[in-house]
Amino acid sequence: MSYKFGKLAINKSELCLANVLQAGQSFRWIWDEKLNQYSTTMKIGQQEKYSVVILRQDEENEILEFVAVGDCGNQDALKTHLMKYFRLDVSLKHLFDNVWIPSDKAFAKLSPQGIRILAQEPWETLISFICSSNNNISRITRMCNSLCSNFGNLITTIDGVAYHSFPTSEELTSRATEAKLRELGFGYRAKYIIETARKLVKDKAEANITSDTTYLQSICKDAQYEDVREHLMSYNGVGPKVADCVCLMGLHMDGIVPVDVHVSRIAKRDYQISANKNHLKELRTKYNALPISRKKINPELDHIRLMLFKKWGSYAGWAQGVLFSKEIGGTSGSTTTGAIKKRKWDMIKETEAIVTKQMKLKVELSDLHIKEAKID
DNA sequence: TATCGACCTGAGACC
DNA sequence: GTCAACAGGTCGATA
Repeated sequence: MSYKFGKLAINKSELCLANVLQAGQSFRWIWDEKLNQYSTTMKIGQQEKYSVVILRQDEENEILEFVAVGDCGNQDALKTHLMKYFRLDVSLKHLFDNVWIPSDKAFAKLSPQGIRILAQEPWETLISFICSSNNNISRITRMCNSLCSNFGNLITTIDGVAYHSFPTSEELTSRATEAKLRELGFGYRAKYIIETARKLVKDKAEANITSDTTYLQSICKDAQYEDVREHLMSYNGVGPKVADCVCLMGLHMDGIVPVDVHVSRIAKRDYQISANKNHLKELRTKYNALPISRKKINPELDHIRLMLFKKWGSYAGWAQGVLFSKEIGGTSGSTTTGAIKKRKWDMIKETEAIVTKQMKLKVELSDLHIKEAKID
């Protein structure tokens, strides 16, 4: 099927699809090897309904091509949406030249490789990163796709691949159970997902808000970062790392550095950051009034987050993204040029095939039950 | 309040 | 075919 793509001029050093869509920020973009294009479902602008969005990058002419399938209307609306999604208001070149290189020698050896932080939907970000604990990218991707195909709504089918919405908190609480999620391979995260969805439904009702997006955005209103993180950590399965990922990628808090084992290693090895007794004492005092933070936050890692913010400034989260890609390059399949190895379309098709088979089995089983009931 | 083991699963390294 | 001082954490029991 051929579509009429819109076009957006963008230098590859400012945006590299391979480096941002499959490098562990977002887990629902599918890469089609043959057509060299990416697709996913997303809500465009303020719309509540999902559309299938297809992207491809004409690297020679430095053009991003985009189309929303089934959405006959507004290419301009999609263009505006994508500019926000990719945060194209932020210039990586400017950050390198004027912010990071002057304050950090490590950046002088690097160049922008189109690695930027996405502005993702906060609910999807929350659930995706709950899935990320103790896990690897390919399995998180499979889990997110499994959530959509099992509990989301069918949007459309293109070339034999079914595209679904990401299930809302209500859809998850009404359609999924911990047992079902465990059956689908979520392991111990099954409980976290169900409990988080239930709490969000309750929180929204109390705030008289219907949309997951609107609710999670509302907790930032007139709130300090520490309070937003405290709120996010009130959900089961959400610790400081996951909360910080939601702040950075779902709630546009560009200065937040999620500290995991890799960032912690970078901080100690390359910046000799380590907390002394006074630092730790100060942080414990700081979180005295926040019961969840007091319980869940590791002061040593929090010290690293603060020191990196001090070093890199208000876009510290973006700087972390750049160094992180470089750090894990060798272990997560990136190439020497910094491009993250793309995952195969085949894998998604395989997931689809499994889901279709499961659905077929369910239909057969229910037919069998009907027959048995008739015999009875 | 600090520490530490348990938790699901499977890609990928190794033989 | 097997296996793990895995892998982008979090929770809860214990001392």
